[in-house]
Formats: sequence, structure tokens, C-alpha cells
Amino acid sequence: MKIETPRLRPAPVDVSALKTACSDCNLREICLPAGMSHDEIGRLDELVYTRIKVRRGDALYRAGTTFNAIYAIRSGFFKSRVVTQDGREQVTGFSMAGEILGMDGIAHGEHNCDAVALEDSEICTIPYANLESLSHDLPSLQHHFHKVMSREIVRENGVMMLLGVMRAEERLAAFLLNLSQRLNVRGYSAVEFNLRMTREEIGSYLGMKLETVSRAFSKFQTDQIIEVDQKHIRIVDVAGLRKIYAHHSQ
Amino acid sequence: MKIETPRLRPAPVDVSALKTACSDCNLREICLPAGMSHDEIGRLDELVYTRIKVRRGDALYRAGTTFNAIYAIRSGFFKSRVVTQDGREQVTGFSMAGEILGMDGIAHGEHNCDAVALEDSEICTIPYANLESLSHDLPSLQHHFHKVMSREIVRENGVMMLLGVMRAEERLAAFLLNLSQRLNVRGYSAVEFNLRMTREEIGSYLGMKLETVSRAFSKFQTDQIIEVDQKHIRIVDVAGLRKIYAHHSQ
DNA sequence: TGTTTGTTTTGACTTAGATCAAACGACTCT
DNA sequence: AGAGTCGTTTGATCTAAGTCAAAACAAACA
Repeated sequence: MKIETPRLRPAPVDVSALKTACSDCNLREICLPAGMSHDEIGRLDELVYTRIKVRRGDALYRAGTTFNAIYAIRSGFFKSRVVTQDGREQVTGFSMAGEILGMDGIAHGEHNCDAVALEDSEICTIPYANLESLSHDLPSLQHHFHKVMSREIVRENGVMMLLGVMRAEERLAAFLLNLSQRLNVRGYSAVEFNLRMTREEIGSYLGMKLETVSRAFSKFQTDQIIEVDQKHIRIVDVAGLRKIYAHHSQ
Repeated sequence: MKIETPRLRPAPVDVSALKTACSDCNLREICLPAGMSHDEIGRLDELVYTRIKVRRGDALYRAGTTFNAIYAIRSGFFKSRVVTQDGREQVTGFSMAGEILGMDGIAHGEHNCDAVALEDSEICTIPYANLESLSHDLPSLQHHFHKVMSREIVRENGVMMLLGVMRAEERLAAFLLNLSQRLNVRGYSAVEFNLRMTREEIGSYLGMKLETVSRAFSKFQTDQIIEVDQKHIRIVDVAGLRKIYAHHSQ
């Protein structure tokens, strides 16, 4: 597959004029401030003072670029990917509102992967230096940031399981259930949603070819487990989907 | 495959009487204290006051058990694994001296995987509460701990790449090169070493069956790239190995 | 020292998913 | 509205790796 070339567009637009504030963001329960007290979240507002827009297809950051901030997705949808010298990509994750991007950059001071917007998105920039210093004053921020990183480690453990031991249909079932659950947490329907990524991107994430993804979708539809119309998905039989997923028994 | 049942052995032995001290540990350059000043490392000694032994085959911790500390490997060798309900395992990593285990537990307060010793090992226990509070006084500890977690995220990105896009022989080449490099950092030969894990464990890590691992080893031997005698490996042609690895080009 | 148990190797055969190919539907751009 | 591009579906065929089986080794045990 070919990786899209960077588009000739101005750098991400700074929209910080629209003052950002964690304290009145409706994502505060699932984003970085999760679990912090009202007063503590007030302090967080010092931290996040830039909000940028990233247009569909553009990268928030790219592998090899200097790391200096982590990013909270205010709205939109992203894929993270590593690209080999020869241009093949492995999608390492999909991220949605309230989730944190860029933590891979702390290790070596530069990003390890690309984060590409799959739809027009808004991003809260959290300068890493500020995060570190504010973590001093706010133990709960420190703790929660550790949790966020740890959760990423656990998530990746799950993906390794997926790629290492599961079969194609089990992987796709796991993927759909995960997506459904995360959308549900955000107040969207757990059974009906639009995919933001192509079959090829799903395949890259799940370690299978786009044709195999397509065939698995068709199979699920034939078996009346889901209804698929292009990017639109309706889960008809959640239990059935769970059974396929759990069936990485034998 | 069958997971070994826990052995009837006493809990890990506390050998803290042999006072542990980061400041005169020869692993301090590659372990948690890496990059910290002499004075700072002195303060670290408060942190690590228990050293335990874990015997080969025993678990340092298991998935589901309460998280309250992270662990630095003082000596020995570990595998981390997630196990499914039905008893199949996915090895998520191999860890050696100077590396940190247990960070997966921060996310939900309990461990997400098992850490099993593949040889008799010694472990420095770092109570997480202490780490958090000492991170206050020592910004460089905080920073370095973030780095360690981020590095784990980056490592797992690499494994996803491995499992997602590479072929069997490329995976094994990547595995051997990685092992070689890490042993080398620790002062061991980069070209001659003993594997601590079985073919099945390698296979689980690399997402392939033990027979396929064995065949790939035999192939490498026939091609004069390595010499294999059971667990003993000698890399004869590093360049050749790199070429196989890099050849996830086409 | 011989027996048992676990690990590795190798061969023969099978299969899930990849590859190749073609057609179709949906968007974008002018 | 028409041309071109991109994404998706489906079929036919191929192949890398899985499965099954057996033998050779090595380590542990009694």
C-alpha cells in the first residue's frame, strides 16, 4: 500500500482564542482530568492553553519529529501508525475524543509513530514540561498520568494477544466490540455507528488484508450478527459477536 | 498448550538483609536510576529496600493480583504473558537485568499479566507509593520513570509491527537481533549466548508455532547465518541476519 | 543407571488467509 | 453531468504456516 504524501496545507490552525478549559469540558470525566477534584481541574486549565485543529488526512505529529507535548483529543478521530522504510504501514491504534496521544515520544525525545486525523479534529496541546512541573503540585495529576500510560501498555498487550493468537473473525469481533464499548462510554450508541477508517486501515491494525476484513464483514452479515452498509455498522446480535470473540478458545 | 500449575513452594524469599543500594549497583546505568546524578541516586536508596529471589518457574506476580510495586530485575530473566480463560498464553515480552516489570498494574490497580522467572532471579521491589512521593522531590526520577513507561509503549509498538506485517523468518531475525543488542549493552557477547526460553515461548512471543520457530532456526543454520545447538546460539553472519530482518521490504 | 518427562527436530499433509483479478459503488473535481 | 479516483466486494487460485505424527535428545528423578 502507498502512504499518502503530506498535503500542501498551512500548519495546524491555532484556535486557542476560543479559551480552552478542562473545567468546563464535557470530556473531563474520561480525559486526563478523570478522577481529579474540582479544584485540581481548575489548576489544569493552566496546563492546556492551546487548542489546534487538524484536518482530515493531516498528521498531528510524525515519527522522527521532536517531542514536546502530549495531546488530548477534544473531538475527532485518529489513527496511529508506524511506517517501515519501504512504506508499509502498521496501524498501532485508533483514538477518539478524550484519549491521549503522543506518549510514545517521551522515550527518546522524538515521536515513534505518526498520528493522522481520520476526520477533522480538535486537539488540546499539553506541553510536556508543564505537565511535569504541574505534576509536582498535583499528585493526583501525576498519578492519573501514570494510569493513562499504563492503560496504553495494557491496551497494547491486548493487541499483541489479538495479533498473536486470534483468528481473523475473532479479531474483527474484538475490534467491533472494543469500538462499540468506547463509543458507548462517550454517549453514543453501542450498536450503531459509522466507521471512520477504511477496510485497509482496519486490516493493518488487525494484521490481515483488506479483502479478509471485507469477507469477515460479509460473513457476519450473512450470519445476521451485524448489518454492514459501507462504513455504517449496526450490531444486531451482540451476544453472537461476543461468542465469536470469546471463541478464541479452540 | 498447557500452562504450568503454580508450584507448591514458599512465597518469594526476602533477602533484604543483604542491603540493597542503587548507588553501588552495577546496573544503575541501565536501570531506573539511568541518567540521574550521584546525589539523586543516593536518595533512590530509600526507595528500594527489599530484594527478593524468584525461583525459576515461579511468578513474580500474576494477572489479577493487587498492584502495589514495580520491580527492577537485579539478575535473572523473565517472561511476561497474558493467559486466556481457556489457558492459551501470549508471551508479551522477555525481560532481563536492569529492566522494569509491573508497570501494567498501574492502570487498574491489579496486574494485567503474569511475570514468570525463566531462571532463578533477584528482584528489587519498588513500592509504587514511594516511587510517587519520591518523584516529587526528584524531578529527574519522575522524568526517567516516564521514559521507562514510554519505552515500553514504543517496544510494544515494535512488537505490533512484528506480528502485524513481518513473516516468520523476519520475526525470528528481529528477535535474535534484539536479544543480541540487549545482551551486548549488559556486557555480554552480542554473537554468542544461551536462550533462556523454549521454542514454544519464542513462538508465542512471535505469533508462530514452535515447529515454525524450529524450522526457521534450522534454515538459518543451513544458510550459515547462525549456529544452533539446542539453547545455545552463535550468530555467524550478523549482516545476513540484518538483511533478513530488513527484508520485510517486499 | 535406567525410566520418565519435556523439548526439539523433521517429515507429510492441510488450511486460513494472502494474492491476483475483475467489477461495482461512492465521492471529488471540473 | 461526466471523468477519474478511491474504496469495497467477491471469486479463483496459491502459499506460508499450521497441524499431526514420530523420532531423537536432553534433563530430571527415583
